[in-house]
Amino acid sequence: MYQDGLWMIGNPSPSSSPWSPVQDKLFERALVIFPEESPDRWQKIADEVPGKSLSEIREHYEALVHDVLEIDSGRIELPSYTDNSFTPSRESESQTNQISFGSKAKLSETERKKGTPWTEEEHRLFLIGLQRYGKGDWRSISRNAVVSRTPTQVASHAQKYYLRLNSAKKEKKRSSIHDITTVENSSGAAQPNNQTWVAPSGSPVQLAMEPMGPPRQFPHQGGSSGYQTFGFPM
DNA sequence: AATAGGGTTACAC
DNA sequence: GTGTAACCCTATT
Repeated sequence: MYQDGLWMIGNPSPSSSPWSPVQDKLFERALVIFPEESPDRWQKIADEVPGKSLSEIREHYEALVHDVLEIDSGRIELPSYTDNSFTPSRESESQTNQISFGSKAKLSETERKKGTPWTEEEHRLFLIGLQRYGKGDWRSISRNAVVSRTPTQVASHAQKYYLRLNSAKKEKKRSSIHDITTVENSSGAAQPNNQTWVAPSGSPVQLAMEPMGPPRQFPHQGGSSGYQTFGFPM
C-alpha cells in the first residue's frame, strides 16, 4: 500500500513546477503552524499549499533537511548571498553588503551596526533549526542550523518572525467572518510580498490556531563550552 | 513625506 | 543566559 519509497528517487518530478515564492512562504508558514505533534502534519501542510501534492511537500522538506545537513556537515560553505528571488519591481541596490571578513571594519562604539537582512536561505535554515531544536534553543540553532548568525541575531529574528505571525494570525482572526469575504483579487497586485493569502474555496482547515505553544524543548547540549566564538576575527 | 518592515542594541528577569 | 522593549535604519507607498 505504500507507494512512497522512490517518489523522489528516479522520479525527478512529473508534475512539479518550481516552487514559487508564495508557495514556499505558505509552506514555511504551515511548517511552523503545524509542528511535529500533528498527526497529519504533511497532509495539512499540503492542504495549505495549493498546487502541491503531499509528495511535493515531503520532497521539498527532504531537500531542505538535506541542505541543512550538508551545511551542518561542513561540506558546503553557505550561501549565496545573491538570492534575490523576488523583488521584481525595483532593484534596490542601495544595500551595501559589507560581509567582508578579513577587513577590520572598525565599528565605532556609538555606531549602530548596519543590519544585514536575512536571506531566504538563512530563514529556511532558521525554520528547520526551529523544528529540530525547538524554540528557545537559539544557541543550538545558531550553531547547527544558521551558522552565519549569532544566537542573539537568531533570537531577534525569531522574535520578529513570531511577532509577524501573531499579527497576521490576529488580523485574520480579528474579523473572522467579516474578513472571509476578502476574496477580492482583481487588483492584480498579488505577487511577492503579498500577505493576503486567500483560502481556496471550501478550505476545511480554518486554522486550529494554537500557537503551537511550547513544542519541544529538549534541554540538551548543556555543555557550555563557550562556543560564543563565531569565527569572526574582527 | 509618512508608514511599515526588519535588525541591532540595551535592559530586565 | 534568555526574553522583551526601545531605537534606528531601510524600503515601500
